[in-house]
Amino acid sequence: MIKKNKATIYDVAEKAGVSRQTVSRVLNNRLEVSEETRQRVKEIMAELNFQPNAVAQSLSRQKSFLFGVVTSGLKYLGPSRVLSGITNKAEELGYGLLLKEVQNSNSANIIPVLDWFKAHQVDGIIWAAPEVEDNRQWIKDVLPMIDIPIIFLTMEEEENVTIVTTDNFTGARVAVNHLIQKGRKNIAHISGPLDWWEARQRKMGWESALTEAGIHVDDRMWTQGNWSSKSGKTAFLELIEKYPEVDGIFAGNDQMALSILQTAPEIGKRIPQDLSIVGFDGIAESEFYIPSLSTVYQNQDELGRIAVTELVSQTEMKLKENKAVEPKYITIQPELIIRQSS
Amino acid sequence: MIKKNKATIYDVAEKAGVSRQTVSRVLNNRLEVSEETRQRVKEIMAELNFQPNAVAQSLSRQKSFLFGVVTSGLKYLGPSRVLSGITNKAEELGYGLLLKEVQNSNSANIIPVLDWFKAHQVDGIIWAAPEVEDNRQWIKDVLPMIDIPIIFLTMEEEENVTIVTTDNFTGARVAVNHLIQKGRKNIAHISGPLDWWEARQRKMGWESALTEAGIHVDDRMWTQGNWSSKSGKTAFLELIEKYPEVDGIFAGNDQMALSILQTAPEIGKRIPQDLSIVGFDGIAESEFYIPSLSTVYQNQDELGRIAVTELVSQTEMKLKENKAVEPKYITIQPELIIRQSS
DNA sequence: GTGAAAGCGCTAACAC
DNA sequence: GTGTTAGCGCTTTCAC
Repeated sequence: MIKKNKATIYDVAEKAGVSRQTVSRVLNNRLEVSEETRQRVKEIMAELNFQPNAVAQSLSRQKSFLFGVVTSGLKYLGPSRVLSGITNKAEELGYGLLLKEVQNSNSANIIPVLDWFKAHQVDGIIWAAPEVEDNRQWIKDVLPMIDIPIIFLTMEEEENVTIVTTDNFTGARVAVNHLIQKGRKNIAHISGPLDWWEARQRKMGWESALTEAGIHVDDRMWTQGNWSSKSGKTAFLELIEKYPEVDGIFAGNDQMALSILQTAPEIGKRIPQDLSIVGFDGIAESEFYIPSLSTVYQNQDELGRIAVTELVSQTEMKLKENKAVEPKYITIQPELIIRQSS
Repeated sequence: MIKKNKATIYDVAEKAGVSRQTVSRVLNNRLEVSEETRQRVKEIMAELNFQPNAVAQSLSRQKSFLFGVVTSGLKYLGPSRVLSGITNKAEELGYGLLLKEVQNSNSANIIPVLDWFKAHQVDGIIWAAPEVEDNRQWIKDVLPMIDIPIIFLTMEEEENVTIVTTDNFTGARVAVNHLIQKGRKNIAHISGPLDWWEARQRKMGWESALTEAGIHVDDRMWTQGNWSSKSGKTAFLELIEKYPEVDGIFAGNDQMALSILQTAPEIGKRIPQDLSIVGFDGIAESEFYIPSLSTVYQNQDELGRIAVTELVSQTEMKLKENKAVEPKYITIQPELIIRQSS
């Protein structure tokens, strides 16, 4: 229960006629307390509405049961789904979360975030901000200097670093192969911003699938958006201009695919007859687009949950055996959902 | 900079040949330190990569510069936009965030969350989980017992409680009046789940506007969804069944509106000729639906930002003058965006 | 201007 | 089983 005037372990000890240590033992469910004493202390605790002070515990234990989470672009669907998975799994496993959102992750604004987490004694860090630009560099620079376990999400494999990510490359290949199977001959791509690793992976998957099918890839066949529907529209119009024979598009995400569905009929292209579309992400709404959108579903909730599970095992490993866990590269396979747009 | 072996205030003091107090003074930018000493201490700090331990500071100061944030349904767009506003403004004002996501907020799982926040010495709490069911009751029960400032989001006005919310009622009225002006005679509503306060407000706004226009409202004229597109489709089909003469729909949110846009043509209703649609929320994608969706835009980012601003002012008020701020009911007006669907 | 002492609330290590 | 003694790292009196 919540109370204004906070009782401390000291008050409980005094009222129960035991030492503070004994109270602490009861608090931590240690065995070496007689059942009788334990009961009495517990009663007094209830009576005084005693609540242990977590800050004092953290300081004393040198362990906070808190993880730091770095996110970015929370106003978009993807990052928040990941965060949702993180919050749920962390709750399950008894950890709290300290949250920071960063705008863009260049080394300059990363250091303060890590320092802040460290000052707050977090037991581990989940880096859930996407890899953009020079991410790689700071990892190499900074990581060796920090002694807190970190898990990275959505990032290229890297030595000595644990990473959890969707397999964007394979996901893209599956999408494009599907279009090929549907008999499409001129399959274009509208990529996300290419300073994002995910965007690059999906583009590479598209290229890979085409090349494998003996189709030559050149720069007429793709344009770049910034994930938003608005940018998708612009990118689509640009694409049509320079690659008019296009009859299939693999879009970097569902939002950009959406604007293709809207714009194509306006310029006389029927979907899927004249133009087949496949998106990426598998957001819930994509089923209700017109026509319903084929897409590559990635389970971002699961991504977050795995990250937490992994982090917990790393922190406990570190605590118990005082040895680091060997880093892992964990990959989740996305899943093609075929609907009317292809 | 991040370093493994953490230097303490004690190490700095020793190396600088001063007392720990003096180091603490430099740390807190107190004036009563000679410029010379200050410089020397600062140099040593840099040299040792000294980073103050925030946990120790919190314990000692009895102030953490941390806010607790309770959210719900993070995997949906609305809550994460609000959270985004919160993170950004908190960062700006120098506060960190402790995040908890709750599934549903009945008294049973609320108390532990509040207790947890309190144990962690948060300076204030933002309750960003929507009002569902018996929310009201626990507020009355629990609030008087807690001495930490709390701001609630999206909730009915309540004595002695500070609340920040979109004016859902007025927003709904504006939407429905727009449909009336467009000459629609049979304006229906697909509501969100009515245990949500927001859903009730929007439904009441719809009723109010119709009643004011002299149109009788009865139960044939509305059905209920659960915010998802899928539920919107079901609710729409049900509505068409019992209210076939419908020629305008105000949907409880954009996702549910989306599935109407998809389903209506399938049953021979053209939009907007036979059926005008207005949604609620104004999500970015709604502009790219087919046809583009008229909607009531609410600025959820701003909602979060205001909540933080308000909370900071309350905590500082409490600290300095030791008197509570008078509670406010802050309302943000949403904005009608007219597009092709109406 | 600077330092010594006490304390924030709790836990770990060692006694008995 | 239980208590004593030291801290965890920092800030806040109150001296000087």
